[in-house]
Amino acid sequence: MSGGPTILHADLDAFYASVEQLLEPALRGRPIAVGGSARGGVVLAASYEAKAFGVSGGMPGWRAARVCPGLTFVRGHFHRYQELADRVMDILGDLTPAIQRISIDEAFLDVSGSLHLFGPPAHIAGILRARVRDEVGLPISVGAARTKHLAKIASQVAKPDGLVVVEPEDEHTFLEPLPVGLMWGVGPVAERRLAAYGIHTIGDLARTPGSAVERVLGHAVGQRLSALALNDDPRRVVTSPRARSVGAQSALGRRTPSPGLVREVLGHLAERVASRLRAKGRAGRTVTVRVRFAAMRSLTRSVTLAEPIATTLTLTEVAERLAWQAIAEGPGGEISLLAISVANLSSQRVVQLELPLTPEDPLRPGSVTGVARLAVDASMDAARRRYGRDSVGYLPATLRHAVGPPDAFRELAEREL
DNA sequence: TCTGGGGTCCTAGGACCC
DNA sequence: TCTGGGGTCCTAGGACCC
Repeated sequence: MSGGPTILHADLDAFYASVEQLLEPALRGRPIAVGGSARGGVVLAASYEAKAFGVSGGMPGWRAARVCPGLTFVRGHFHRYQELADRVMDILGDLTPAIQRISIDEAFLDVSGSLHLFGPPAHIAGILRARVRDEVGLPISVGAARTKHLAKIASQVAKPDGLVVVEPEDEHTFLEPLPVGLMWGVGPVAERRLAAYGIHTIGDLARTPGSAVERVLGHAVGQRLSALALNDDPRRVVTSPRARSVGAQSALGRRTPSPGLVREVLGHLAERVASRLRAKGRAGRTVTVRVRFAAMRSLTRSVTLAEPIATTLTLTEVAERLAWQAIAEGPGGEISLLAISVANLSSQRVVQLELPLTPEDPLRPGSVTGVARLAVDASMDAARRRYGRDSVGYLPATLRHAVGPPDAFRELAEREL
């Protein structure tokens, strides 16, 4: 281990929006929003010109149009995002093999083993930024420091299109005046709670006894944040672990929960989730369904099965039972979202799924029903591989394209199983 | 004019076991 | 007789991140 700022955090600036401006020069220098429209939907990403007006990701389109009158809404080129981000990651991989990709557009790098090849961290960061700009055409900000937490904060401070290197002797002065909201793990709720105690900066937090912070934020969060504020961050750069859950959800607008609607939507979601599981040879025991009602109030219901499942129809049936439980116990009225998640994952060889156990129970993966269902799934998976994801499915064609953002966007957010 | 979709981790109570 | 304590799993909810 080196004592220098050998951890880099590289973060593409306003990634989706920057890609759109790269692809369409007429959009450069202008406030744009990817996704949504002035009439509805949500903004997925905003260019820096739009952010200057207060537009941000997750904001409803109508509000974005109001705060930024000159805003241009563009449809996303979702397949290009993955391709361009992968090219950036390849460049990072040329600088060190020790990369931890956090999401489509950001990654940690440990360059301690690359110093003899490329020079000091600041120089490596310079190479990184220049290559991404020259070879891909995108702006990327980099923070370099001795720990991941510091590097991540440094990259946020460096934005847009900048580089901040925190030398070990400057760490305290660097952290002291920054707002607590910049820390990883401090969201709106924690920020508000801390503010109520007069804690606004990371320096304030560092001066507050750990026991007091734990009382305000709870044991785990308080302990972690206290340590980070005191600049104690032992985390290493590691290759990303396997996913612990797989899920899918669909916003519905406002719909009366009829049996037909619930079955159709859950069938669609179950198919997305189960086919991803099967593609990776995984299965899960715990099924969770979330139902959102009016006013964003939601209920979850879950069940843990005796055996892991990865079959579309079985998952649909389990999810239906849970959804009706939640609907029955909810506030009544219309529903606005359905979600399925499968956790407690294990690796599942197909041959195990086909072992006959108790033929009468379709929840048993090896049952006669289970084998038949697995065969149906296998042929659907094959057709999908050949003809594309939308070529076959349980969902009626009338509903398939009616709700939500394009599937290409969903795929971007999927984690490696 | 009303809010997307993919995840991780923590807490707290209860069941159950030894 | 009237009661300990630890560990693990399950369920529901919630904060947070990209």
